Order: sequence, then structure tokens, then C-alpha cells
Amino acid sequence: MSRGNVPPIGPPTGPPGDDSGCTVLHVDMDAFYASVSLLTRPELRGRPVIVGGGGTRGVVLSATYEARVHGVHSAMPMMRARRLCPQAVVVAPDHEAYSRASHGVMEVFRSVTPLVEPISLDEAFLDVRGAARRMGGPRQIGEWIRATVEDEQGITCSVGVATTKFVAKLASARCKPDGLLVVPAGEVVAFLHPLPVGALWGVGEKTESVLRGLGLHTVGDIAHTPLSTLERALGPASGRHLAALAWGRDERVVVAHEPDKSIGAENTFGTDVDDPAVVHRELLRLSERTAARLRASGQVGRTVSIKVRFADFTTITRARTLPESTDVGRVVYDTALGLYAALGLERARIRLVGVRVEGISDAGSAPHQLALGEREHGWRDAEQAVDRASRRFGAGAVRPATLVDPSGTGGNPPTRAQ
DNA sequence: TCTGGGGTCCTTTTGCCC
DNA sequence: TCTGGGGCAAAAGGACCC
Repeated sequence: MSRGNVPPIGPPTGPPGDDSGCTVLHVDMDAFYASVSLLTRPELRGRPVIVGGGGTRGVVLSATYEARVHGVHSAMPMMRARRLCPQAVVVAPDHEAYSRASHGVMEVFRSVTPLVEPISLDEAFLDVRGAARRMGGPRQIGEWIRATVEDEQGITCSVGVATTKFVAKLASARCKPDGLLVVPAGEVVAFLHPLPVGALWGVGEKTESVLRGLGLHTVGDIAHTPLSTLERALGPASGRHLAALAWGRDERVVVAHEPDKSIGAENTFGTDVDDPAVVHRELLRLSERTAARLRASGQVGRTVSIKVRFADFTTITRARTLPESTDVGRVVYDTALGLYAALGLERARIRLVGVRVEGISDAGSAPHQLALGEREHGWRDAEQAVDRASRRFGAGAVRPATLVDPSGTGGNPPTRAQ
């Protein structure tokens, strides 16, 4: 509610601002993976800790603030992070624990409002319009969430409160860690314009350098650039989008359930691979995994695509649309293998392969041609039996014979259950 | 510095039909 | 018959996000 005073944007958790109309909350866990990992390793508290894959090619998933001080940040190659902060403790990710903690915090959010839009395991937008009567103003709700999450899950989070998703997100980033920031409706432009262009959602390394080439360094610079200039430099869609954001215009609303558009899996080999048999086996494993996830979610997909990344990091994709949607691993694999064979590669050095299924719809609503696909029915029945066995005996209890022996070259052994 | 794995969205190219 | 081009969908690539 309005408190009469209108402070400057101020420091994290600054003086109370007018939160009327600020119905969007963005909640972001602080160093989520690292914080959750510390719950079971309390002796590491206060020390620089890096969460990341153990392999030589991993990247940093998350790091505690003690490690960030040394320049470590997520997505940084592990090698480099270790060099920057040799004293850091490196722990392997524990996805089950992250998933559990995520569930817990999302439940806290849903106790406030059903309008919760998860962005990832560790962040979400909330529309708190309907919760005011029960719980008070947006700031109050934000503070309640912060306290409750810390109380129930033992980890801290930061909350941005604003009139739009995009400003709420910037606000939570601004008050990190363990903070809350309200950007009052009347102060949006003053909040935005001093920020560097890279702060905008959708401006990464490439776009930033294009903008720098135009002499644009702050959000304010973008706001005062003719729309036609932005459209020419970045394309019509991105240009318009950035211009709108620079003035704080963001029409996107909080949506609780966004349907999946694609489901896939990919794997970077421990070392580059040039043996076609190894690639084929990996495509099979990824196809089975992808199809199993489709079946588990009751969905089917119509387009199968593969991704191949070569040793020099160049990446290509190939896709084929099927006459009929599928959730059958064998169909996905046959298609993927066909796409791969059509590349005509001869002992190319391959770093990564991936399989993805697009054009997703609900299995129940997908049209199905009875006359076709009798073989697929056989495969589907077999795979559903595997699904049942996996539920009873654990993932990986049953799998294709070619995947049984994990002692082959490259890749992760397929035995790691999730 | 040597770059994961899960995705979304946008742009450009290509093939097809009329 | 050849050529052009509009309109469309699919394919391919790439930037970006967490």
C-alpha cells in the first residue's frame, strides 16, 4: 500500500516504496543448487563451494557467494573456475534434492496464489492480485514468502515486486542475495534507464555487441533510439521487443500452465567420438529416454530432430516430420538414425549428439490412423511394459540389449538412474 | 577460456503449390 | 513451355535463458 514517501530506487531492500499496482512477484532462489547442496553438507557453510559435473568438460551449475567473489559464476567451464578459485570445494549435483526443494518452494508459492508460473527449478513469477485481501499488499506477501521459504526449506531467496514480469525479474536480480525490492509503478523508467543493455531479457553477448556498435550502452540509450534503427540492426521482432522493454512496456501475463513445445535429451561425450557404432548406441539411448518422458507425461510428438556437435563446436540439426505423432522409442530412434545416416559422415569427430521431439500434443487428443503402424503398436506395448518395470524396479531395470554393457567407449554409462 | 543440458523464440532458406 | 512470384510449411541455424 502507498506509504506516501517516494524514495529513490536505492539499495537492495531499500526504503519502502509504493507497491500499489505491483501485482507481479518474481521469486529467485539464491545460488539455488549450491544452497541446497549445503543443506546436507553444513560443514561447508562459509566456504567457497562450486556445484558442477565431475568430468573434464563440465561447467559450473552454481556457486556460493564465497566462490563468486573470485569471479566464479554459473555456466563457466569447470577448468576455469578451478583455476580462479583453487581452494573451492567442488560437489557433484544432486538433482533429486533440487527437485524436492523446488517442489517445496513452489508449494509455498501456490499457497499464496494458483497463478504461479515456474521458469525453472529455482524461480517463478506470481500474480498476487487475488491474494491481497487474505495476505496484504505485494510487499507483505513477498516478505512472507521469503520468511516461509527460509523457514521450511532452509534456503534464502530474493523477490522482485513490480507491475510487469520483466521489471519484477530485474528487481529480484538487483536485490540479490536475500533481498526484496519494490519498483513502484511511477519509477519504472527511472529504474530501467541507467541499467546496462545486457540487463534486458533477451540481450546476450551477441546482441550486446551489436548494440555497442551502435553506441548504445544503457537501457536509456535504447529507449531514445528510433525504432527503425533497432529493427534494422536486430530484426523487426527483437527491435520492437527491446524498444518496448526499454520503456517498461511488457504485456506478458503470468500463466500457470504452459504446455510443452518439445522434449529431448542430449549428451556430450567424455571425449570426442568417431566410431559410428558408439554414436548409434547413444542415439538409441537418447531416443528411449525422450520417448519414455513423452509417455510419462501422456504426450506424443510429430517431428523428430537430431543435433550433432563436432569437435570444433560447430553444430548442425536435422529434422523430419512423421505422418503421425508418436511416443514410441523405436520410432524416434529409427527416425533419428535415418537423419544421422543421411549426413553421410565418415569418421567425423563428434562431441555431442542429441534427440528431440517437437510438435507435442496430448496423447489422448492426437489423431491416430488405425490402419497404419501395427509394428509401432507392438513396440508401444513392449515399451509400456518397460515403463511399468522401471516404476517397480527402478529406471534402467530393463533396456535394449545394445545398451546393457556400459563398458563401451565414451559417454556416460547408461546405468545412472535419476 | 574452451564451452552442459534442458528448453524457447526468431530469422532465413528451401521446397512445394498455384 | 518457361518464368515469376505469392503464400505456406517445414527445415535449419542461431541467440538466448536458467
